[in-house]
Amino acid sequence: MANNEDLFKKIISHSKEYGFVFQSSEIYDGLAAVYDYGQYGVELKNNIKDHWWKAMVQYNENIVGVDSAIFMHPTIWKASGHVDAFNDPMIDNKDSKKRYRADVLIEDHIAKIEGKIQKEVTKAKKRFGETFDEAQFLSTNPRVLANKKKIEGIKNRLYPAMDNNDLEDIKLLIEELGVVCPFSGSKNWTDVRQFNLMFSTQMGSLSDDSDQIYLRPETAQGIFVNYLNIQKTGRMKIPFGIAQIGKAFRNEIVARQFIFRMREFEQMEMQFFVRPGEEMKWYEYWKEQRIKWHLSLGIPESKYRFHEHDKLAHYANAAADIEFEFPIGFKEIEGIHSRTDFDLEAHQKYTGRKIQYFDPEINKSYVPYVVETSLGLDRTFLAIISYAYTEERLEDGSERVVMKILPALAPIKAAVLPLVKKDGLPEKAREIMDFLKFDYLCQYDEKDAIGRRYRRQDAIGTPYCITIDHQTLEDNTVTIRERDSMGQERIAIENISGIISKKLRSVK
RNA sequence: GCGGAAGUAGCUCAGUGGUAGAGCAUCAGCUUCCCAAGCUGAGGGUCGCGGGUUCGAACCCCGUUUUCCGCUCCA
Repeated sequence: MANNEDLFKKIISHSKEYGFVFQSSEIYDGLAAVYDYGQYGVELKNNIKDHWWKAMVQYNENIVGVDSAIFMHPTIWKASGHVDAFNDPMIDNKDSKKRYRADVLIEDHIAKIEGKIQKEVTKAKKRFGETFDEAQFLSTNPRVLANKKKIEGIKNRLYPAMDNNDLEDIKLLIEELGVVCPFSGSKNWTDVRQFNLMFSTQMGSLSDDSDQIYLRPETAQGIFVNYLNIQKTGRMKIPFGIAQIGKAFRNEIVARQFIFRMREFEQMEMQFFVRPGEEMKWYEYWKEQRIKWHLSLGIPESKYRFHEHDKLAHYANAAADIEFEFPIGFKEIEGIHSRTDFDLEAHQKYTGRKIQYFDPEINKSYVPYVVETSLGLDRTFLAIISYAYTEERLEDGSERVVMKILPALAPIKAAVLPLVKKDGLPEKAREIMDFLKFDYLCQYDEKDAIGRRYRRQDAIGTPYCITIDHQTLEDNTVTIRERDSMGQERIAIENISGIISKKLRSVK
């Protein structure tokens, strides 16, 4: 475990040192849980996106893409359940360090008082036996009435306070009631705080409540609200899917572990619309398809596992995660959820518009069911660099750090290196660079000994190095050096591009 | 969010009250060598930030911010 923590730190250092990932706003001391992608990071990230987009949109005739805006109508987040389900007042007990929903603490207190009333009833029942009239007892017994009044009073404070977001009064109420922490038994509470995981901002010049809009906490809703547009204009027939890559924002209470959990992150999502009743078939289908995609990244199966959810989110009737074994352990990288008709049904209700599909095969209209695949791009990035980071001891006793990134995903595909910086070798190398750069992202380097230049390319995961030597000037051949094996082959200049193309494809 | 630890050059770190350092990396030149660590030279740091104590603070104190670890939370 200590070793793995160490490895994780090394990966973070390497990411920074070689221009993959930087802390956001670093020269201003940084911004918590926000990161920037550097010159090589952005290439790798773009390659991952491209690889996913092809696998989803290009290779599946019934999946199309969309790019929806980050700003969306605020009511969408009411319909999706994000406003209500994740807008709770929280309070911490300073002694036990436990966090509670403040309203639940008060509700529990009410339940306690109700328990007292129930006790009185049980006692009275014993005393009066057959002749006991419960309704009369409840409406006349002074102790019961006092407790009822107490409950009434609490509710009259709690509910308006909840509605008005009056956090101070909720805190006051907890103090006045003498609510204690079930763990520590203490009344040492923090202030009540609202943890809404959605970021909000104002649209328009007036900043009253009606103008408040949110930064989307997931990209999925951008797909759902475009369902009708795309289904109609794309003449899509069920089953079909809509894919999207885009940023999402969550104001995480605890956001940590490098780019694993960020406040601003990127999702690659596909919502697949199916006939109700067939969702489990497609759920299984997409689980299989998605794990295949992960394996196509050149990472072995042992690094992945499925985790089926027991506790389902408010919208799902089946859900599984694909987990990857990061240096920090197995963690979720992708979710495959059967979302039922929850989202489309909700948008139908909130907009009053019919969001349905007429299925000519069964001659029926219905709200489609949805199977979602939702992949974290940043987590995929982290998985790839975690797996790729390799420290090797070579035969001569020296060490090298190699990023064994799948060549198709590597930031730089080839480096063009003149063996020495004289005898016309740089000029020849420039010539090669000038045509190769139209086919791939290449890098030219003539500084330092050839071995050192190879190591530099290893550190950023460049799969191929083209070396121009004295023989090149005689017969127009170069050597191509492969990153992982360090083996070299002599090939003709005119074949370089074709050979690299072939290599990039063959290892996919 | 709570508790603990840390923040000095791009990286890894030394320096514990008295003129900011090393190795590696970077850049220029020499060397021309197919797998780092040859030679010469150069650049780069308001010691995370702010305040305080002191004749004097990288060092002591307070606050703050960022990172890491544990707890907590996670659509």
